[in-house]
Amino acid sequence: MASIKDVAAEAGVSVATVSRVLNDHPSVSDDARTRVLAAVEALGYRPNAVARSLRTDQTRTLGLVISDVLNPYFTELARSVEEEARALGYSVIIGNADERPELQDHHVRTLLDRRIDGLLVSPTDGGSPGMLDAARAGTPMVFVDRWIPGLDVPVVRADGRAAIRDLVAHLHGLGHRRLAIIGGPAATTTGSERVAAFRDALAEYGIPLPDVYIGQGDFQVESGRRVTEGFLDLPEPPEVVFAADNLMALGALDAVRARGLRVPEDLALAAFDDIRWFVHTDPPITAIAQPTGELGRAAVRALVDQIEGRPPPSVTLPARLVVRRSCGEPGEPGTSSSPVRRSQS
Amino acid sequence: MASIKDVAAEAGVSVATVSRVLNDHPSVSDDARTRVLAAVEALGYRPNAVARSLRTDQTRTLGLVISDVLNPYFTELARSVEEEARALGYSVIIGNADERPELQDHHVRTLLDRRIDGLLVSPTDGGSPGMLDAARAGTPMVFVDRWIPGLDVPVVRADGRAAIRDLVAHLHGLGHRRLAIIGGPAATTTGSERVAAFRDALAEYGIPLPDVYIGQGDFQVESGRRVTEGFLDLPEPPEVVFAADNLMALGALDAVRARGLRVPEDLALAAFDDIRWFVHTDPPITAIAQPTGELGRAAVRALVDQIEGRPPPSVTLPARLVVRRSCGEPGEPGTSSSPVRRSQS
DNA sequence: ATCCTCCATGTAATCGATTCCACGAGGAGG
DNA sequence: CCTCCTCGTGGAATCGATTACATGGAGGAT
Repeated sequence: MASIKDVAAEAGVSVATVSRVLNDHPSVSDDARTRVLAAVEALGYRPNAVARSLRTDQTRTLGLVISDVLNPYFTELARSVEEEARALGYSVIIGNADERPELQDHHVRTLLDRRIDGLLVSPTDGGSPGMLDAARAGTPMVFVDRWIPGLDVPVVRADGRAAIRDLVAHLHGLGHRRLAIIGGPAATTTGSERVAAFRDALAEYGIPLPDVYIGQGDFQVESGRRVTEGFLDLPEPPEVVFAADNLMALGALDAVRARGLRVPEDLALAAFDDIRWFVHTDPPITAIAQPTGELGRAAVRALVDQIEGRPPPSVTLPARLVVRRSCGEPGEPGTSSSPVRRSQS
Repeated sequence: MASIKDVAAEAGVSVATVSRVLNDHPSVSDDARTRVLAAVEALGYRPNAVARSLRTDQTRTLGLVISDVLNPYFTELARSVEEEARALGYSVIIGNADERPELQDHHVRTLLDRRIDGLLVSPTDGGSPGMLDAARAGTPMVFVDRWIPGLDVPVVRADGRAAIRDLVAHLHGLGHRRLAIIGGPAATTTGSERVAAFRDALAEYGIPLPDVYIGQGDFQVESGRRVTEGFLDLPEPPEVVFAADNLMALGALDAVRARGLRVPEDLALAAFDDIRWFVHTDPPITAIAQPTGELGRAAVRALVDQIEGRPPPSVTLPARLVVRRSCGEPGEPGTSSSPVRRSQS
């Protein structure tokens, strides 16, 4: 592969001049410029990004460490991150942690070894050693979606509290009184926060959230299934299950179907994270939608601000409730096909 | 950030010795080794991958250019690729082409500039200039899923022909005679091949595939919807629609629902590419499953073979039919709720 | 005791860029 | 006509690693 030396030889100038042309430095004669450009064309020369990075100490690359690529929420996030980064002249390298702390650490370390300019993380656990070191060492870093309390790192996320209040209002309006939640891992902020917000919202209606109605999931389909089965086995099962992410909601749906029960008649269902597939399930699932694309873009902007020496903002965007049919129909008494359960509340 | 020089100084040896310890070269005294290791530990030293790559002319990085990250098929592929690559000591950089040739070209170019060791591509179009150049220049390269005919590049893919024959047999057995297909872009191999295989399979039953039953999609949800609406508007609409990818199948499902029709009673539906969500739709969708994970792993192995100088194999794995309920029930006359259409065949 | 071999180590070149510094030519001003 | 500036250019250092080659000392064979 042709190097800058070959171009210099071909154009009959020094490597310094070639470099100047390539970085359009002002003091280059038109004559030299055209000869260099011709040589570049003739040789099909492309600058070696590795060499350039070594010299300039910047890679124009961002690292993105997400918790689970198979989760549509994160792939959408990844897409918007790449898009915005590209617009700002950066590339993105994605690391998939698969919700496993040691894999997260592997990726953080690998990315740092490659001397990425900045790191975008949605931390899987309470903070792996590698990540904490990086944060303390001053590596430009921004948390997206989830974060680690106590670190001086900007956070870009959605605030779901208002939307959760709306959801509870919606559920209460439909007559539901026994509400359960499938939470995420306690080590993640999104895992614990959503449960707290749900409890607070219920409290406003004087509805308690007993421990048996708090399921412990791990943001994966299987855990949603398992927890829901537990709920259904309860002497007094809940009327509604609210899953703290979309995959667990699908697991819940599956568990309900497996018993030959129906949503929403036998058990209503709602989810955090709206994804396009929820429109196509039966019934369409009521969900809380995050402004995922905007989140990704804001995170990139914050990170690039930090990299380029501007003060990076923390950003919190509102999530919003999207009502579909999985909790019952608003107009009619809705859950009319199972009047027994409903009437007792 | 500490460099190898700092480590050398701290340990009281030369940089050469440090490098030898790090690459566990045999001739280093135990004494020197322990001192170096201690210094590495004390300084939190991590080798600079950029500098190493420049010197060794290898990055131990693979590029993966896929057509659409939002398509679950490709995210699953990406996951298995990263997994296998990691096992073999390589990292992966993903480029999302979003089914746009110019974006594909951008990513190929960027990846090549970074001097990745090899390229895994699922080409969006007939081959962008950058990719063709790379292939001809001898960059280690492997095509996954889709490929470009006429290039001497190994291809790792699934052969769906047998599965499509099974599907047609299944449909024929259920009494369906008017079968339509939503194909992908003609520029992609998977776009045209699946249509051809479908036509061949139909021919075995003496069933023609008229042009009006061949829809032109682009592997996106919206095109599935559009084409299906066209089918439904036909004077004699098909009894079955076979979508050449999962997103178009969802679009089709959507179009059917929007008219208040039912699957499979009013229109049966099948898809190429099985994804986990198909189990959760109503009805669960009959699909042709590719061995996606195995495909990704085989592709990585072929690419690494090529990189490390071994002859890379082309691999073709069989796809298989997964029967669910979207085409009617096997046991009963199945589509009994619309006996009219069925009886006329 | 002498010589050869082998091992541990250091010196320095190298990868492909960027960039500081020096230098010569040419124009402007005195 | 001399001086000073500006401009275009090239030489060479540099980034952080790897590695060929040189060197010196220890130990074994004769």
